[in-house]
Amino acid sequence: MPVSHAPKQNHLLAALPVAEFDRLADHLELVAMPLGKVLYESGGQLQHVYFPTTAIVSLLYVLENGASAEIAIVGNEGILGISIFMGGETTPSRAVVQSAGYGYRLGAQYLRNEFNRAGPVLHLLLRYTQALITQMAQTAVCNRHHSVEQQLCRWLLLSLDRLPTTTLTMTQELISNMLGVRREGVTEAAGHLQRAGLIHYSRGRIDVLDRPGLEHAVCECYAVVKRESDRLLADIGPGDKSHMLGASES
Amino acid sequence: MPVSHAPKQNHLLAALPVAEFDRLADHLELVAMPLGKVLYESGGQLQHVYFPTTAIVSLLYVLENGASAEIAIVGNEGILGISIFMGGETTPSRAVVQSAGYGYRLGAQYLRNEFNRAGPVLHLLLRYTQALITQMAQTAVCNRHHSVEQQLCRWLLLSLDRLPTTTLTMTQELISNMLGVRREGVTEAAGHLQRAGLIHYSRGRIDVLDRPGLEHAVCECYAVVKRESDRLLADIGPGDKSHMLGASES
DNA sequence: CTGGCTATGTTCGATAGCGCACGCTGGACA
DNA sequence: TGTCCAGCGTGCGCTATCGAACATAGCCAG
Repeated sequence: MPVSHAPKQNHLLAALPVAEFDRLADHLELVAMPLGKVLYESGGQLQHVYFPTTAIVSLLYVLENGASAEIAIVGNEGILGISIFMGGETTPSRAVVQSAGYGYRLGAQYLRNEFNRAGPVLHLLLRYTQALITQMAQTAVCNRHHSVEQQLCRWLLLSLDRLPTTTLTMTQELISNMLGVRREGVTEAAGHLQRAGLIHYSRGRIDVLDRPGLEHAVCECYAVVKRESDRLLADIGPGDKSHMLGASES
Repeated sequence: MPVSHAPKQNHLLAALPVAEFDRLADHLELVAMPLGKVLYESGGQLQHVYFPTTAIVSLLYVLENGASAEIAIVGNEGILGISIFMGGETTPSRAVVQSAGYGYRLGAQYLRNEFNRAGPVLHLLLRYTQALITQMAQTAVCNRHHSVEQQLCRWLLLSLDRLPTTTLTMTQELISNMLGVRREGVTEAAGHLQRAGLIHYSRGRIDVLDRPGLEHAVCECYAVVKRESDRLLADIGPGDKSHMLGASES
């Protein structure tokens, strides 16, 4: 594997003060996150938190009849397993790797110990959680009011923001599971975007050709989430948001 | 008014240990929460947190075109203004009183001070926040996959759980705004429930006649949220040690 | 080169919810 | 007692999405 790995590829870890980072560093464990890997299951006991670096993970809620919907996307800007420090130990959600890559994991107890110091780690994690809540809430509204095509744009942009390239490895079938719609609905929406020259796709590979065009086609939900995440996490250190929408906001 | 008011009608306040409660009690201020009152607006600076006692408040996300959707309901089991302690100061949501009543408010700084002690108040609030996250996420899935009638049942039950009676004062028009659907859709669903003998309604007043029947008609989302809230907040109470986060974890 | 699998394209009827328009009614209020 | 109107009922056409079935096309293994 020619790629180099470093915990600080994760923005939260990168934002930690030296003392806090050093206390955790020895316990961070690089783990591969292959496509489809389930980091935790609905209701299961969480043993670790995960800091993705190059992977992207979806938080899914699965209904009894098997239908599902993605409620949030977590990449190198975030952490998985917030219920470990929020106090619940488990959540009713499922975390599935949506884009293969790597990340670091940390034993639950190490994170709890650090969290209980009530220092920078606590405040950083709570701010991130606040951003995550915004993403979930906006997803709820988007599910209610916006079209499949708009939601596809939102999903593409949210994923793109968490990748170093403009290529997503993702079949339409998988996307449909994330969005909680039919595969055919994704085919139709993606076909429309392709005819408009915004993307090109072929057999599980999607290239974004015209990001500004996508940002024009997306519903407001993307910008709301993006703006709120930036606001909440702007002052946390070396996070790269050069490609960001609305960078001159506020 | 003949009704007596006490802060401990709010479950979170009631769950505080004596020392913590006493520190806050002098700063708690009884406030009326009339129907339609906006406790905070999207993006506005929050000056207080609110602990409802008899009122019920809806958290709404409002889109640019005026469409809206409720993402959570908060009553005497909870608190409004979590972004004050989560660190964001504001949120993109709007809080509207859905059922008139009373509550106590507390200056943001008093809550922050208490929160920063990193004691029972912090852990109690975080557990509640975790329950709130579950409610939001389940709402997102419900918006995607379930019918208006199922969602109406969920909404009725969630409201009922936060009221001392089985009567809701609420027009179908208002409910439609909460659920993010048309008024006619609510009329149709409510008519169906009434013909089934589960509820009776008339001009802004809804009586629940058969709660078990409603629980049978509702989608799973209600039970998921309820179970998770009970689990997260079951062991709260004076003198309990749930604030020793994972202290004796195996 | 060929079979077989996976990903995508397409069609068709069914349905839920939308947007709109209009009608009815009970109760508040003059 | 009469008026008004908020709250509710209902009908109509429309669209997005669903559910299911089937057709094509790229790609890999043998």
